[in-house]
Amino acid sequence: MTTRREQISEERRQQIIDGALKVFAEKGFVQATNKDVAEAAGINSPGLIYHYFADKADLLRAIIERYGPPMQVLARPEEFMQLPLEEALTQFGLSYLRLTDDPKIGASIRVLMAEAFHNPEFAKILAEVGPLRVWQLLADYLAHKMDDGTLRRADPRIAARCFVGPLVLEMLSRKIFSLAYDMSVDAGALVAMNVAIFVRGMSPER
Amino acid sequence: MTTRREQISEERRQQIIDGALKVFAEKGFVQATNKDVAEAAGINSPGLIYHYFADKADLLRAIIERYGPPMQVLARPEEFMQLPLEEALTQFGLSYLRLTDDPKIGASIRVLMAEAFHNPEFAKILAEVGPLRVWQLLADYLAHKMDDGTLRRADPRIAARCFVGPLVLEMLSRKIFSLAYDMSVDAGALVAMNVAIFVRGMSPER
DNA sequence: TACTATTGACTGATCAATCAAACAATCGAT
DNA sequence: ATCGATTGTTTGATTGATCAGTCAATAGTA
Repeated sequence: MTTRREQISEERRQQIIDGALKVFAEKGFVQATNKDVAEAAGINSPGLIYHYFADKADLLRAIIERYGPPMQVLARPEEFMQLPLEEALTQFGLSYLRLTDDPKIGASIRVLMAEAFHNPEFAKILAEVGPLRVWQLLADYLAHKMDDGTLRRADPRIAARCFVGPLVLEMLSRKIFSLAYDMSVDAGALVAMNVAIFVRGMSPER
Repeated sequence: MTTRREQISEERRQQIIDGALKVFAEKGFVQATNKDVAEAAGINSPGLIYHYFADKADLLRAIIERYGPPMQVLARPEEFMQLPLEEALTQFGLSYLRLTDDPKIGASIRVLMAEAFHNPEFAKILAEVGPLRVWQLLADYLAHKMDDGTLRRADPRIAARCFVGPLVLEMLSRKIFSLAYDMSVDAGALVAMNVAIFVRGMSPER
C-alpha cells in the first residue's frame, strides 16, 4: 500500500529527475550545478536533492532508468522478422525517428550521448544496450531476406549500416544538434526515399 | 625574417595546442584543467599557458584554426562536379572517412562535436563551415546528374543525406565513439557498398 | 510525540586566472 | 670579445570564485 506521503515523495523525486534532465540536456552534466537543478525542479534548496539521491551521478542513473530510449520495433522482434520488406524498413525508419518525438526521450539521448563522448566505458555500455542491438536486429532481418531471395547477397552488417546511416544523421542533426533551420526536410519523406533507394539498390540482379 | 627566438616561441605555442588537443579530446573542454594541459604539453607551469593564450577558450580557438577539418573534395569543386557518378561518390566517401585518419584531426572533430553538443550557437557555426557546405556540394552534384539523366529526379538535398548518412555513422561510431571492437567493417567495403546501393537505387526508372 | 521533508548556511576542495620575481636570450655600446 | 640593458620566457605562489556535498535547525505530517 502506498501512503499519501510516499506518493508525494515519489512526485518530488520525479520532479527533481525532470529538472535534472532539462538542465543536463542544456548545459551538460558537468556544467550543470545542483543549484540549476533545484531551480529547474522548482525546489528551494540544492540540499534537498541529497535527500532523494546519493550524489550528482545518481541523478544521471535515475535519468537513464526513467527515460532511457526504448524502441518499439525491438519489443516484438519475431513479428518484425515476418514483415514484408518495404513495410519492415519503413516501420523501422519511422519508429527510429519517432523516438525523439517525446522531448524527454530526445533530451535524455542528448545527455547520454554527450556523456558517452567523454567516457569510452560508458559509450560501450550505452551502444550495447541501444543502437548495436537494434542494428543487429536489422542485420538479421536483412540476412533473412537475402536467404529467401528478396535481396541480393551482401554482408548484412554493412547493409544494415547503409540503411540506418541516414536515420542516425537525421536524428543527430535535427534533434541533437538542433540544426533544423535551413534544411527543412520532412522525416517521412526522408524515410520513404531511404527505403526506396535501399530496396532498389539491394534488389537481386537480373 | 624569423629570429631563433620567434621560432622557439612558435614551437612552444604549438606544443601547448597539441597538449590541449589531447587533453580536451580525452576529458572534454570543461573537465580538462590547465594543469592537465601543462602536463600533456610538457611544460612545468599552468601559468605559462597565459603567456601564449588569453584564456582557456582561446586554446579552443587555436585548436580550430590549427586542426579544423579540411575536406579535399571541397578544395576543387569544379573538378568534382565534372567527375562521372561512381567515381565522384567513391572519392567523396573515401575522403570523408579519410578525414579522421590523421589522429589529430580526429581528436579535433571529437572536441568540436562535444562542444557543439553543449552550445547551439557554436553548433550552428561549426555546421555551416563544415558538414553543411560539404553536403550542399554533394546535393548540387546530384542535381546536376539528375538534369543530365544519369539519376532519377528527386529532392537532391534528401538524396545527399541518404548517401552521406552511412558515412557519418561510420565516422561517428568508429572514430568518435571508438566502437570499433565488434563491428569490424572495412571502410573501403562500406563506401563501395554504399555507392553501389545508391547508384542502383537512384538510377533512372525504365 | 515521532517521523520525514525541507531549508539555507557552511565546508573543503578545485581551479581559472594573476602576478611578482627569477631566468635566459639578444643586442648595442664599448 | 665583454658588459649591461632590454626584452621575452618561465616559474610557482596566490587569489577569488565556484560548487558538490554536509549538517544542524526548522517545518510539516501522521
